[in-house]
Amino acid sequence: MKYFTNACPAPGAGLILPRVKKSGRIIIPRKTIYRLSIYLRCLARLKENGLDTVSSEALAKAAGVKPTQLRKDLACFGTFGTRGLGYDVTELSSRIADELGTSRLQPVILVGVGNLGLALLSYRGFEKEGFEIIAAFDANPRRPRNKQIAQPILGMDVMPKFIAEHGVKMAILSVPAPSAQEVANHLVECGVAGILNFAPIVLTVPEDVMANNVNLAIELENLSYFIRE
Amino acid sequence: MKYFTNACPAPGAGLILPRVKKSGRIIIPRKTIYRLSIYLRCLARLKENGLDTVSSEALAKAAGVKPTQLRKDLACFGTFGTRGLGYDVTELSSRIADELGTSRLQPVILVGVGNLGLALLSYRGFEKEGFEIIAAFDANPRRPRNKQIAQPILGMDVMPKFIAEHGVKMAILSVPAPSAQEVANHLVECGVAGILNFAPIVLTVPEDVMANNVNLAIELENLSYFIRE
DNA sequence: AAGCGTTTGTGAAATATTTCACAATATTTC
DNA sequence: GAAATATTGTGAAATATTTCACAAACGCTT
Repeated sequence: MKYFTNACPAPGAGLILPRVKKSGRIIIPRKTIYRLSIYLRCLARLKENGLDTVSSEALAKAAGVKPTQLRKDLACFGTFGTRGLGYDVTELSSRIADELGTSRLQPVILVGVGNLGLALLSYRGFEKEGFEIIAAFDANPRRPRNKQIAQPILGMDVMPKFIAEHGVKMAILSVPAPSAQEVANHLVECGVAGILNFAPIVLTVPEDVMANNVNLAIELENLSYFIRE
Repeated sequence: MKYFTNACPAPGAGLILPRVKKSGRIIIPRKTIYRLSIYLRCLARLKENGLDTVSSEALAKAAGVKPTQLRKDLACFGTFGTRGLGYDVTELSSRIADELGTSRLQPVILVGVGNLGLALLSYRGFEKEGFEIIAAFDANPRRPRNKQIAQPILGMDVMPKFIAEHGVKMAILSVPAPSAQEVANHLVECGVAGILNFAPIVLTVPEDVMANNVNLAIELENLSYFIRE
């Protein structure tokens, strides 16, 4: 049986991989964390289809990896399978969700309400995944006409207060490249610990802050390399 | 000097890494390809700032990697530096662009004009990176009110003809998850060789087709893991 | 044109990740 | 309840990637 697929995760996930250092906890490789998210989504689909248990072979196939890799990934934080049978779908889901820290709803803010920022605001895909964009900020906070945006769009000046009051730990950064580093610094000062960066620059952040980059142009460029004949 | 940064590339980039098999050409690791894209963007910024030459140390710092890694990456496809001086910014840019296949403009189509698809259509960031979304397709191709979309929005039925006529090799897939695999199959049949998939499922595609995934929820989930205290 | 200071390019070492192979252990069948 | 079947968990091997260390090569200065 072949498990090969050309599918690969989103763009940035493989570039710079600082070691995962969690004081007192077992180190889980960065790539494993990404795969855990994928397993979680596959498990959700299996549950919808009424399956109670799943083997590593079946789940691995759904996730596009090899069964041994799946088992090694899970071994990083416990053993929950039943030999001869497989994994309990519900139990495995909740253990992975616990491990990822997504078992509770995370408030997220968005900074930079331009073209892309606006699109992300109106995108409803986050909610059912445990995240909610609760507000947006922009240097020029005018509400766009003709758009059904549920979230308030606020000025940058009220951002520190808002972050503190709502305990915001994660931000989506969709400002233009030239101001991205400056805004990121501002976010870090306010206590934000995770930044999802859409600006096409390499952010420099303190060691205890995590910045993930999503760069659509780089994704396309990557494709264009592989499709050359 | 420290080069450490928590910045990392977009989500999917590191999960499943099939070996790069290019008949007759030297194998370049997938991660190297991603970094080449980053170097290219850093070089563009350096050129804007009027620099003619750059050392591996300076460029690596800008890209958030170590100098040795940058040199090893470049060594995959030639030697262009001048010892004691560094690299010629313009020459290195064009060599990398050649290698990535972005020296010429690539026509791209978008399939699935929902919330996210619409956002990507109105996003102007691709053009200056060598890509142009020349048309969009949707099962229900109505033109959105109140939106300045330059591209035609066409029905799925005319897609095969369009792809053939315009020599389209790359597609952005932003349809809902349940229909993503089916549409992907359709694209592959039409001759599309590279798919940038925004649907939250693992696409199965033939070996000679490349599918890169961008999953914003997974990116957020990844952040949430690292910011747990 | 010789010497000095810099910076590349690269073999080798170190590290990380994936895959293999199989023992251990459960379920199912008869 | 014993045998057959299935599937996990994991040490070890294989593979891949990153980093080191340094020789080679160039520009610049005098």
